[in-house]
Amino acid sequence: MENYRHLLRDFEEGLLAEMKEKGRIVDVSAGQTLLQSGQPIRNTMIVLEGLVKLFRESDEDGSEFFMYYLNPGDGCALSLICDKTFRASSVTARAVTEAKLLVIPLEHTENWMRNYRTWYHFVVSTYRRRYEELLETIDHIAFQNMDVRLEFYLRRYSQALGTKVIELTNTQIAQELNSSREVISRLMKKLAEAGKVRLLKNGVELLKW
Amino acid sequence: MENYRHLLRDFEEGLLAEMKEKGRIVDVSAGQTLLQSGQPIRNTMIVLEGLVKLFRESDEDGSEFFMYYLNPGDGCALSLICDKTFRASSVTARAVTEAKLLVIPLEHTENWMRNYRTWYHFVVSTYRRRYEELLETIDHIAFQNMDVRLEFYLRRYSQALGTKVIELTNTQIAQELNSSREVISRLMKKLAEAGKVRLLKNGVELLKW
DNA sequence: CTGCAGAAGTGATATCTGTCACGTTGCGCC
DNA sequence: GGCGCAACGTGACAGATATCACTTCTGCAG
Repeated sequence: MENYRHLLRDFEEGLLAEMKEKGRIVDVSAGQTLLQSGQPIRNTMIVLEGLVKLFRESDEDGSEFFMYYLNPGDGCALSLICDKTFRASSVTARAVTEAKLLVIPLEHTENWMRNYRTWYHFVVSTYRRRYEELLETIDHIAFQNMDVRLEFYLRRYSQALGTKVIELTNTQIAQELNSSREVISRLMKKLAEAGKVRLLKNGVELLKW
Repeated sequence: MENYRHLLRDFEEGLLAEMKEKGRIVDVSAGQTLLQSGQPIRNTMIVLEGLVKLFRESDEDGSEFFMYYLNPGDGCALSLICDKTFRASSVTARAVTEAKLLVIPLEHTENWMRNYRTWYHFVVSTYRRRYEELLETIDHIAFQNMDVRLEFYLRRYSQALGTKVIELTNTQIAQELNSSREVISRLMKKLAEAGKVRLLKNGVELLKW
């Protein structure tokens, strides 16, 4: 855990010691599901390395809907606040890249909430940020057309991964936006014609974003 | 505040005393705006009587988007967690009916969070519930057509107000669903033909819901 | 009564996007 | 090389809904 002090720098010493004692570090490979929709939550987690995405799954068909990313240093809002009730999760978390997580059993976190001011602030600010992000997502679905949403999605992905090259198939993108491959294909063409992206094999490169 | 003990029954004695000391009861009239999008938050509030609705406003045009209701006993998630940073609010709260609120300055709530286990639980469960509700809203916008969304909206309104008669114009409903009056009008007609509602002057009555 | 305003009903039309059908491209593998 | 497969491109079409134009209804003020 010593390698990640910079990510955890806002936590006080006593809390860091407890984290080290009670938590464990887990390595996951790209594509692995960390939190399954409908499964109970027994742990919370903080991302140390890699990228994790959260998405909502539709009840009926298998279609999913992208919510937001967790970068190193980010905690999972839902599980942070899940508390000892071990409520079933309504979202799915999946590792986008290979990732390293600090996993902490939930029975400790309520005490931390009272005993460590820095933990309290972490939980509050995490929740608040995710809440805002959900609101932003709602804005987009409710008010924007697919072209705007696609650009927003690409920008967010690029920022989360810190790369201009996005290696996703149109099919994958379509799933996350709850659209269809053909629509994404056409919109990508428009973006390319506008000089905003360059189409690659199995991906796109963002130009001057 | 004595009249509202049943709403606050989950709070411990010491906390109730502090609430009485630090908070104040505010009466608002129907239609009054309690929390303006973009304004800083200095207080949190718990609804004691009446109904308050929260909605998101689009940046560009004035269109709004309904999020959820606060019933008596409910707290405002956003302001609960807003904490001493006094962050600007991204949503607007408005009294639907005449209402009575317990307003509490935010400088006290962080201490309560540590000192009163029942307050902690209140905040956590409030936040969690609202988060789930936002997710449900996303589901509806993303996956459902307007007819399903209208039925869902009517059901929620009816439950929140505890009445089968909904006194809203089609124009108002259209705004909250980010649709248009004509579309709501046509869908209402369908609902009426299906025997699910009875159309009234300036409203509808839900039949056997 | 008359006229007006707010609300609602309705047909025509446009746009966005989802879906279907089919063809193309690129790449690995036998 | 030839085959198969996955991704992609594209035209045609359909459905949902936003928008426009116009009418109708109802209650109210003058």
